[in-house]
Amino acid sequence: MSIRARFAPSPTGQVHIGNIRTAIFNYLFTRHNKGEFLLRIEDTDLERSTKQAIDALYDCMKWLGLDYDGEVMYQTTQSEHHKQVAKEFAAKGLAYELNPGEENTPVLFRLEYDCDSFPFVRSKGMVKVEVSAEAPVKINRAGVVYSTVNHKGKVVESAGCLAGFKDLKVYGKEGEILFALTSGNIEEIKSLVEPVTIENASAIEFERREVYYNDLVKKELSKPLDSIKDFIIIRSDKSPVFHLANVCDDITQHVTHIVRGDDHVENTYRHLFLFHAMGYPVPVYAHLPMIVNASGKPYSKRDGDAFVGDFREKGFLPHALFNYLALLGWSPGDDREKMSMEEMIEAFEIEKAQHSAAQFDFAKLSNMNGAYIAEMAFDEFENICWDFAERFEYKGNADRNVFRKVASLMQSRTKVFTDIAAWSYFFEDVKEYDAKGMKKFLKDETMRNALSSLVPVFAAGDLKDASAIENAIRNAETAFGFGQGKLNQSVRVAVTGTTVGAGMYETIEILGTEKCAERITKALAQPLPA
RNA sequence: GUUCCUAUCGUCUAGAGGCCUAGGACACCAGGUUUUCAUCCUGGUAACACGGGUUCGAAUCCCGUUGGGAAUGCCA
Repeated sequence: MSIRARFAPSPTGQVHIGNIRTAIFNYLFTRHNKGEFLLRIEDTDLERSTKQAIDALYDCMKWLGLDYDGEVMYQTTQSEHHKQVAKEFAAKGLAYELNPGEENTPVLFRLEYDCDSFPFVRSKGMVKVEVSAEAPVKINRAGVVYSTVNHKGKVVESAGCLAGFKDLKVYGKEGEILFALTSGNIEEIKSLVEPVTIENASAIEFERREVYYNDLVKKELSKPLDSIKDFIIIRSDKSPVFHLANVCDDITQHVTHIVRGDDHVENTYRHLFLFHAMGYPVPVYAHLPMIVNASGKPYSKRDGDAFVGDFREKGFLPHALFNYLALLGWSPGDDREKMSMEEMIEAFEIEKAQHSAAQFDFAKLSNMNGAYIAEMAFDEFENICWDFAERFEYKGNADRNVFRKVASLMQSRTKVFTDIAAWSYFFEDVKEYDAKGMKKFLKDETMRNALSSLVPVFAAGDLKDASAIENAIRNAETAFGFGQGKLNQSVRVAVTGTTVGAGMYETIEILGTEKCAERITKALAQPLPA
C-alpha cells in the first residue's frame, strides 16, 4: 500500500513558518516515497477559523509550490461522523458521560482496561507505591486517584485511568489488603460514578503497563499508562474535540503516515487507543522538532516576522524559503545546502530529521536568498524588482531603461528584494545622509575642496562614460595631494548619501554628471553631524 | 509536582564505536581581487553541557546531574 500523509492545519490567522515547515516535510516525505500528500483543513474552531485564513493558507502553499493530491477535506463536514463514532464508543463501553443524565455533559473516551493484546501496550511488571494516609485512595470508572509524599514532605495527588492500574491492590497500615481490582469487580468499577473511597491506605500495588510506539524521527517512545487519563472527546455543547476529529479524519482519508510537530508526541499515546477502538491499524508517526526564535524560545505572537506572508512581503524567493526551511531540522547527510526541488525530494529521508528544536536564523536565510538571486536570469530579476518597486515612491520618477541599468549594477548586491528601497537615489534627490559616512568622508577640509573642484568639471557635462568620470576623479585626487582612489567614498557619500552601493563611476554615469555636480554642492552645504 | 522528549562552534548541521587533531554552511575577523561599493577568492577564531560507567578504544552505547522544551485543556 502506498504512503498517504497529510497536512492538517487549523486556519486561524496567518500561516506560521513552523506550520508550513510541517507541510514541507510532509510534502518532501510523500514525494520522495511516491505517496500521496493530502490536505485537510481543521476548521472546527468556528470562533477563530476564517475565510481569510483559509485563503492565506492556499496562497502560501501555492506560492511555495506545495501541491497536494486529491480533494481537500474540511473537517467541519465530518462532524456528524465524529458524533456517530462517539455514540458507537458509548455503545461498546468505550465512552461515558462525565455527569450521567445531565443535559450538557461532555463525553469521555475510556482507555480500555483489557489492553494486554494491543500492539502498542506492554507490561513493565508489578510496582508498589507508598501512599499518604492523609488523603484517601479513590477509585471509580474514571480511574484511580492517590496521594504520595514528596521529598519535601508535601502531599501530592496523582491520578490515572483505570487501565493504568491493572490488578490494583490497596494495602493498609498492617499490610492487609483494603481493596483489590479483580476480574470479578472490574465491570462494576467501570460503571461507578461515585468513587470507592479507601481511607488509611499505606501503599498501592499494580501491574504497570506502558504505551509505546516507534517514531520515525524520535525512535521508540513510551509513557506509563498510569500517567494517562481518560479524555474528553465530545464537549458539553456536543461538538467533537480535536483528538476524536483528528483520528476519525485520518481514518477516513486512509492516512498511513502522520508527520507533525513534536508538540503532539503526548497526544499520540491517546490517539493510539482511538485508532484501535475504531478498528484501524495504527499509522506510522514521525514527530518533528519545533522551530524556535532567535532567543531560543518557541515562536509567540510577539515574533511578528514568523509568518510566511511576511517573508514574501520582505522579498524572499519562495524556493529560497522552502530550501532554508527544509534544512531546519533536516539535512541530506552530506554538505549540500542549496538544492533544487528535485534534489531535495530525491535526498529526503525523514529518519535523518533532527531530534531537537532548531533556531531560525534570518541571516542565513538572507544569504541563501541572495545566492538564488545572484543566479537568476537578469530579465527575471529586473522584472521582479520593477514589480517590487511599486511600494517605493521613487518608482514614480523611474524610467524603465534607467531602472534596467540600475538593476544590472545591483543584482549581485541584492539579498532580499526589499533591498531595492536603497536604490532611491538613482531616481530622486538624496533625502538623508549617512551620519557615519559624513563624518568619515566629508569632514576633512582638503577633501571638501577637492570635492568642490569636481563640481565645475561635472557641471560641464562633457564626461560621457565611466572611464572619463574616473579620470576626472583621479585628476582631482592628484591636484589635492590624495592617493589614488581616496576620493571615491567621499564622492559616493556626497552623491548618494550612503557608503555602500554599486561601482562609483557607473553610478555617476547613470545619474549624469550635471546632477552629480548639484548633489555635491548640496552635500557640502549640509551641516556636519556632531 | 508528575510524566515524556531533548543536548556537537554564536546559529543551522555532518557524525551509526577506530576514518575525529570533530567536517561543511551562515555570522564574525584578517588578507587578496575590484584605484571605490558589492560579488568573488584565501585564511582565521569558534563546539562534542557536566559527572560516572561499558570498551583495547566513546561525540557516538548505558546511568546520573544540569540546562532547554512539551504534556498534564470542554485549544488544536
